[in-house]
Amino acid sequence: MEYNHKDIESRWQQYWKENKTYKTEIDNARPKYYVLDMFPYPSGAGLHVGHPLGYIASDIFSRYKRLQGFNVLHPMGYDAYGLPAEQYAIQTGQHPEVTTFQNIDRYRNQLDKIGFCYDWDREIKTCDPEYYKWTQWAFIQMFNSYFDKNKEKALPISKLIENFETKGTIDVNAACGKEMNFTSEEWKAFTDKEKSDILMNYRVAYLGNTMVNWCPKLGTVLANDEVSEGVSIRGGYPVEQKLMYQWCLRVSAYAQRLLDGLETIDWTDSLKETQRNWIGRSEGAEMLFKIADSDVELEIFTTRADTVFGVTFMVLAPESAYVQQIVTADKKEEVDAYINSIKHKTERERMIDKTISGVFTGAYAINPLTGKQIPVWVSDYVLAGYGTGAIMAVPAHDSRDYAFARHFNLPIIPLIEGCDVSEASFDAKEGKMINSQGEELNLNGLEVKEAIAATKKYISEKGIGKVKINYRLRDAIFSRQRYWGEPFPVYYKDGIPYMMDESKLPLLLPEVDKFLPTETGEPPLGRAKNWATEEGYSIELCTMPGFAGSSAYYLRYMDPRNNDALVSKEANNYWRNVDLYLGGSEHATGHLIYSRFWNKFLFDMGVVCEQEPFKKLINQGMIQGRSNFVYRIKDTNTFVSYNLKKDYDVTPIHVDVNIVANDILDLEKFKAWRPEFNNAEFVLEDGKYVCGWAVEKMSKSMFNVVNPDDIVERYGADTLRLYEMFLGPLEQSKPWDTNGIDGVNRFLKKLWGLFYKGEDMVITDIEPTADELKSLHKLIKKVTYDIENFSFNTSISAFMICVNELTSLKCKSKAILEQVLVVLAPFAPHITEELWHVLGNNTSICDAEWPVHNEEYLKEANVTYAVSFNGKARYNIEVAVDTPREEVEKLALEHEGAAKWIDGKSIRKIIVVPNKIVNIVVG
RNA sequence: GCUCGAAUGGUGGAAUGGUAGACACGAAGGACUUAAAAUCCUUUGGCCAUUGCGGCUGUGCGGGUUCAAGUCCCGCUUCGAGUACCA
Repeated sequence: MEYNHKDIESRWQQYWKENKTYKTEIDNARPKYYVLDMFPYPSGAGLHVGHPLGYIASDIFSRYKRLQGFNVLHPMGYDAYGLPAEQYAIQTGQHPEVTTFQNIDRYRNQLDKIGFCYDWDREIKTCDPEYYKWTQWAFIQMFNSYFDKNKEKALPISKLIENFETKGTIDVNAACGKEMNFTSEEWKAFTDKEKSDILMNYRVAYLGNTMVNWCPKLGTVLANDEVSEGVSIRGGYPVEQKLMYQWCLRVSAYAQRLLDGLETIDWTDSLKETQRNWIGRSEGAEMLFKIADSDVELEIFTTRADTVFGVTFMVLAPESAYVQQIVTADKKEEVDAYINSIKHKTERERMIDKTISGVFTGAYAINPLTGKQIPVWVSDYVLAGYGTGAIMAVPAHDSRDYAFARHFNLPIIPLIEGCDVSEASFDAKEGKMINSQGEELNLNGLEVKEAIAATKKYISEKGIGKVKINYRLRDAIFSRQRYWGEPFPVYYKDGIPYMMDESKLPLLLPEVDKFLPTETGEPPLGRAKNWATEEGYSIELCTMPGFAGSSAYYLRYMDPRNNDALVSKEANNYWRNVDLYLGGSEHATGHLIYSRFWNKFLFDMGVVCEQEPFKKLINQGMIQGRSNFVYRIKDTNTFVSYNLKKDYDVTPIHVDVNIVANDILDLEKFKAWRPEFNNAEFVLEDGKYVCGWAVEKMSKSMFNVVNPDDIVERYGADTLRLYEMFLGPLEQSKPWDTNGIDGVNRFLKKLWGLFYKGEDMVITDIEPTADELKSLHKLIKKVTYDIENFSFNTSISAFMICVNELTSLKCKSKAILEQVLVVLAPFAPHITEELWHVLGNNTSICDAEWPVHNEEYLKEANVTYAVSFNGKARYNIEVAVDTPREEVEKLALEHEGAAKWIDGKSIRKIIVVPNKIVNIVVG
């Protein structure tokens, strides 16, 4: 019987479905293991061959863990809200839900063909009201919470109100927008609106007037991680800064916990490093500089407190509130003009334009250590959003200050012994201090680190500053002026926002006639008629951003149909958190920060039992496209083969990779491909047309998209799965190249050939031989080790070696082959299931037991030592496995070649590495 | 600029400090076929020798540690990824 993948694969896929082979339930008798893929956004283009890479890896791991006796949770769902569906809806009028569900069906269809072991009964879609009910619910919890800095956790806002009512702001140490001070009497006297505004300053989910990334083309704001180099990641449209009243999440309150948590999880160092950079903890000091002839004090942040003696000017961000407080009358016009010129620039323009600009405010600050007066400037190189929006400039030791000082001819005072600041600043934090003696504080002669500590101590004692830790991590902006997202469960009455009653959730997304903003500039939800609103109330018209639905989805899989809770205590206590999470590294600063924040918040609420959502995380590499080219001779319709093109003046043209095999063009298919090529002529080499190739992004426009469906159709899912893993290390990016897929397909045919000769099944109950056992146990050992280390490419090599060995041993032993099947089952589930049943088993191979290798079978009767002289390998000797060291040494020296290498020289040392090498050091 | 990662045949890639190039693709030659496909066998880093066993060289570059370095250390070069007026 021939290996027929079509028959086998459809039959077993049906069997698994009918028998609910992959259904998972809580089972306290077995240990749990949770394997999760980052769920996909169902795009209109469908899956290409790069998408399943991570899914195949996680599927292999899930099946492996199951064979080892774990109760494996391995679910899948869809991140269904998103901009592309809405953009498409605007263009076509097609409701985003319709296209989203079509795309989901297509994805599901494609996924099903690959034979994944997902428990589809747990499927979730973020746009499903049953799901987003809990996204809205979590938002309400955040609104009703504040972050207590003493306890380092979120607490109910009612505790804070209680404090205000009894003691005012005394004893309040909470994460907030700005520090506040009032008594309990004052609190009680505030109006409802004032109280609401004050509480907003503390809530974990709050309305805030913040500078946002506004994308006019998309008509919405974007989070920092949705913007790159001044343009939107989706669409690439320019983004500008705008002050808007928006819902925000106080992620920054969790900065330290997000940082500390990294120590407890098993992620790659590079990913942890990316998160550390994004959180951007920096230890420094906040210091006060008095303005001469004024009550104003400038508060600045610096990590180089040691350089105060080198401050020659101060700089304010154009947006800083200090500017208007200190600007002198004669300079006001000039300063306002400068600020206006900055305002009209988009962030992108500001980034491209690296010219130095700024203007003097007319005001002078007093250096608290030297008492000297220094000018205060305004410049756009100081950012309003970081620190206090004001800096002390030390041109000798900061390259930006240096450039500014040079441009405006401001003095530069070097502070470190021996440094040369004639050409550039000396930014390194090393060396001995000079020029740093004040009336009370003398830093001269101290190392930089000592000087920083000494200055911090001094300024704290004198009350002119304090030690401060700053984080780069910003609060997340949570409002989007879009249609296709979760509606906020928020209504307004007399300008005060209120949360809807939890019992009324979910607040359903309403129908609208168009998906565009209203004529008055309101978000699309402004078009909704008769929306779930009560008399006299207005409802929030923004929707939540993409990361809202993906922040806690992994929890919902634990208990996806629960109508009373996001996840039951029982389910959460059993499944706890994700043991293995697989996905792309592009989510390092977005989803993976928000999700950790969200989870920590729920932990504070007592909803979940683990601090970190994802214990181990692996980033699978991206699969790039491999494009093929043909070369047209200019102004003709003649195409010249790759190696002959140097003799002609040619234009390279992308050609569909699906009509090219091993870089050889199928001429007939090429002529049929496009009408303009049907009378094409060719200059061939060796009768073939060889195409050129290049690695590019996989995209339709490059004609290099390979659809997994085509591979499954031609070679089968098992071949696809093996080949994707065989391409190279999982975490490495690599181009897809269908050349080479025959190799793994051939391997499956060889495996099949061990079971069938012609029409007959040839396996018997014969006792296995020592060689067969050795081959099997070598395989078990290697594959077990490889799976644990996610080194799937080398385990496939091991399978190939094993099957070749068993073929040449003419192995017919059922005992051997049955175990080979079990070990291969995670990689190639269909063919192994088929052959497993052929051997007479009548339960699924998924419920078999993972074998453990036995070292006894791996022991060699003889062992080969490589004998080398001074590290140069010379010859091999073969000895019995348990030969003592002395005997090995003796045999190595007695070998006929030894005399030649020793020849007069004395032996200085003999090194014997067990089973490997004898190195004889002579001379 | 900063952070992280990488560099090994024609190609993808293997190698707990211990005979570099596993495994696969491609290529060349051969067997079976009228032929093709499929399958099987042999060769395949480079150079030299191939009527001889074989010899030399070789993991981006320059040093070092070691009996022994693709692997460890120091200094570069190139490429990739992330991030950036973050004080």
